[in-house]
Amino acid sequence: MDAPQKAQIGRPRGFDADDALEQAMLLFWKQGYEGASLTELEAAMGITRKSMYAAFGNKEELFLKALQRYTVGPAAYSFESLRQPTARQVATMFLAGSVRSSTWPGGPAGCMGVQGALSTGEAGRVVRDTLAVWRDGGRAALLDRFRQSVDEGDLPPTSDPEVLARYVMTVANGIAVQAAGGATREELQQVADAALKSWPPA
Amino acid sequence: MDAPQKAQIGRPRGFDADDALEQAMLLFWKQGYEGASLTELEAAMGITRKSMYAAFGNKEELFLKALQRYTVGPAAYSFESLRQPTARQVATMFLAGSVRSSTWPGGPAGCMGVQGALSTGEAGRVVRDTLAVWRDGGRAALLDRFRQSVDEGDLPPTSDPEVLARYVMTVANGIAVQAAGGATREELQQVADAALKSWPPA
DNA sequence: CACGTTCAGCACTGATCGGTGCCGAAAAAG
DNA sequence: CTTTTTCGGCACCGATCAGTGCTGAACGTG
Repeated sequence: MDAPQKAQIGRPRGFDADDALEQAMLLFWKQGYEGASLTELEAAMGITRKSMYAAFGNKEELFLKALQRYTVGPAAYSFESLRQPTARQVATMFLAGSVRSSTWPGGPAGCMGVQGALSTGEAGRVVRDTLAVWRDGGRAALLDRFRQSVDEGDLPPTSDPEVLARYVMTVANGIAVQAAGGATREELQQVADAALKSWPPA
Repeated sequence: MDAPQKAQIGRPRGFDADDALEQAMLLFWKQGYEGASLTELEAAMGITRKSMYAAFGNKEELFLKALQRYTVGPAAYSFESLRQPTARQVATMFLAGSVRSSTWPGGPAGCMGVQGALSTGEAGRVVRDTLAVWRDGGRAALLDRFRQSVDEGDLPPTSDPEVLARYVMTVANGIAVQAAGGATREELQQVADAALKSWPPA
């Protein structure tokens, strides 16, 4: 996308765009889209407002780029979990990753995809809808994976991949809310374990 | 508290305070604390800004009063569920109530206690913290009830009421997030059913 | 009647919102 | 060199934010 293919005429950028985006992500994660002001963002990113606009567009685009970074960073556990050999292991790793990411020491509690913009006024409609699509994409990925497990036999043919996928996603969303409210990693891992007690046997 | 005990000198209030508070609750529920502006609130409540301040204080107090109304209204299922005779029935009714309230036709999707202010800037700190306490109060109430069930024998002595209470609350929170993203009542009731599949036998 | 309160409405405050314009300087490419 | 781009900084934009002051009338009580 933004590969350094251009000839780069002119003064080069004086800050690390990835670093700045990381800081923006952390602030959006902690305070939400509406709760993070441009003034706070430029302080966190360590650059001026002009540089921010030149590099990332406007606040909405900045959030969406921060979300991309969140997806391949703190939320990367979701993709890794899909590569597990059985549905049970997928679900186990997905929830464990959700717990770990939501309670990362020193990082914001919870999930950016949940609390970034769960409900907003009209000004945040695009971001809110984008996050809803983002979350549903995770559910759809689990669904595909669980369908594969039914085909391969590590989920019984009587099981319903639709329900299982939404169930796992619902527990993960709940874990994010709990973490945002101060629940600890140990407490939430116990919840994740409890949630998998009824997983269909192979 | 606000019983009509005062002699009521002067012109009587020209609007129904309960009605107005109901409309404020619905807007906060739909758009969150930061996302609902005073201009939108006065339009929804059908009163002027002056009357709103005279009757409810400021925006923060208005939200907290709307939360009280939410608690005894759309969230009343939580108290009703606690009166069920067994822990299993408590959990079943709690989750079913969460599903119904989060997907009420014509009402805002989700749970005001979750999306009202899950993460905010500094301006919403009080409201955000209050909601976290509110949610944890629900968990604590479930915990007390499940401890009672262990004593009474409808939960096995080996079960952990702490984990069970947080598990039920986590699933309810996840249901709220799912509903906010557009999940239907039927889909979420299936999730609630799945969540209870592993409930400890009496 | 007078008194006290609320009415509707509108202008208004200071602050902050997201977003721009302009500046001269600095640093790269050609 | 010139050209091009970004730099830091700061004033500034119109709009909106939460919250207030003021007005004159309406409507109750004693």
